[in-house]
Amino acid sequence: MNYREQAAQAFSQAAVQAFGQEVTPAEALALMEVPPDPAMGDFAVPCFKLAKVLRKAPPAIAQAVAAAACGFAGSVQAAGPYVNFFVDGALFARDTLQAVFAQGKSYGGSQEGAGRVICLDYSSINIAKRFHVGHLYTTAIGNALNKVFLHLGYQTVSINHLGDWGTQFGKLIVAFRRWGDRAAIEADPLNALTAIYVRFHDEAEKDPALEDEARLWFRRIEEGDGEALALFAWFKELTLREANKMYQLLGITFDSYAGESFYNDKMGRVVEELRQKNLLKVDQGASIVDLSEEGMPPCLILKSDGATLYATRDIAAALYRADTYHFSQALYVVASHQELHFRQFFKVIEKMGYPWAGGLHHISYGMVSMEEGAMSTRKGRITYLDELLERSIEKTRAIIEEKSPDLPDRDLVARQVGVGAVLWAPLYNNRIKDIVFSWDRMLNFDGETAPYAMYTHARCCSVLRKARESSAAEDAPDYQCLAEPYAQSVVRALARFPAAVAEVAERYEPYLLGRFAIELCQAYNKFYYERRVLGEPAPVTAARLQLTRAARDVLALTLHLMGIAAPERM
RNA sequence: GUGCCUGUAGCUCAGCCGGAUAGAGUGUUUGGCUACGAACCAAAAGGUCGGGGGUUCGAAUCCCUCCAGGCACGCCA
Repeated sequence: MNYREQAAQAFSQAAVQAFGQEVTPAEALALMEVPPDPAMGDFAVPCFKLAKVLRKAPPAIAQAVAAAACGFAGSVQAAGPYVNFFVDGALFARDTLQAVFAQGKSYGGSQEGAGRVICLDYSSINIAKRFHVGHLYTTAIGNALNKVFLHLGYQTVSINHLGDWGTQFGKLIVAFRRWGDRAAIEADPLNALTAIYVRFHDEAEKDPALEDEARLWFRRIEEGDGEALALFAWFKELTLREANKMYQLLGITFDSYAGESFYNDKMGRVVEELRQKNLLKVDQGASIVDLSEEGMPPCLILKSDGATLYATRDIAAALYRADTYHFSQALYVVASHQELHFRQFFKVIEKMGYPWAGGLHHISYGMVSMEEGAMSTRKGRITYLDELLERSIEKTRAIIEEKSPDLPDRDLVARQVGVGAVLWAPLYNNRIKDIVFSWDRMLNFDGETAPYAMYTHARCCSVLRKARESSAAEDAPDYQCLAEPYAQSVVRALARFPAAVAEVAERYEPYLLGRFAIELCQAYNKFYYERRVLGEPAPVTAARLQLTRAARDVLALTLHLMGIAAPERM
């Protein structure tokens, strides 16, 4: 039984004793909250709602319950209409540290996901397009969720659903055949391809025949024409080569790169099944699934010329993933502007009668824009991820030169900190907020940032290193010295970690990890300034070393779940 | 026009399944490195929680309405 449950139990018993009336432990637990200030207690039960049941004023109830409470490992006090529970600090510290050490890398984990599979569709880059900051959001969020679900015992399938199908590839082939320079493209693939693609659009405005030519070349890809396929495969290879540089730097891998083209031969089944289930209806020449009863516009399945559409492909992909992976949940980490599309095709799958439709979730995040307006390749209003990472790493390197000139592995650490700083942005705020990109905010390394969290981790490592050098031991700790407020706030943070991880999974909100990391760091840094670890009487040093080690371990684990490295020095 | 989302300190945001004085960071002003890492810590200043109604013992939080911004709304993905 944890302290919270113990408090509820004590409350329940005291209420029965004082009023002879039943307040079950479950009811007490439901009322229980954490006071705004730790000085008020670790847990509290406000007695307002009990006033009607017990027919007494809330402060009187609180008074009577506090007086009768027993069996709680700490003290119980009434404060106005609240019953406040103060956990015994030494016991709390001991239990929390023991749990952290005993569970190690699986602290805060569980087996709730045992035997269950979650598919995560994220990053999902487009062929022949350069990776920009918008992709950073889907990539970082998806990666963090993936790690959290693994931590909770799920089997996960991370899928990079490549945007590798559509008429734009016909355009690209036309552009390449007219203006392409193979050597220039090999040298700088994505910029060169983007340049000729943009040129295609400019020229097509003057010469609409180019569009027809593009459609023709796209049909050739579909028909398996040798030249068309070879070019298409080359574009794809170049894109993946560039993307992999990025993924390698970010430390991200995928289980599958099955993208849009993978489902080319799996579309017929969707149409056939929809027809068979009587869901398909012809409207204005196109085939649709009517969703007016659900208050949504219709979902378009076939164009009037019989070609499939975006939704058709996503339905095919969902059916394939259900058959192949037998997922309990499938998550799509995609920006919020596609919300309607997801609601529509999820609903279609539900109407098809698949029970797993309830496990489909759109994990939407806010639109990323520039200060001057929406991102636009053609207007040059865009920030590319490689450039962002490069500048972040450069800045880190400069700081290292200044502050830690003797640091070994400077290049590696500069990369870890620089990349961590960039990954932080999508993992520190609520997903749904729109984002206006700012270099200053992105490259801020002070305050609530990844470098701050990494710095705190390195500081803990440093203390532990010095302890080893001076042979300070962690044995025979005096946990009583961790009962003071500075140590207790670190302990409280450590104890909260499992709940934080669980909430990330429940709400699909990785930013809670970032918030947790900062909470722990702030608590530890204050502790560090107010209390000495080394050079104290052995039992005191032992206890504070344990606290330091636990903070270091949980911080490293938190950063790991966020996909951020935790160097020992920086 | 319809639907969804957002609006909290100068700026960026927590808090939103109702509870104790609305919190951080950043920026500004100021203090702290001859003891374990100053990418740190501390102090000050900064708020009609977009406006207005309602529900409640109690509302930033729930409901209604208005305003502002973002996004989406049939043959692109």
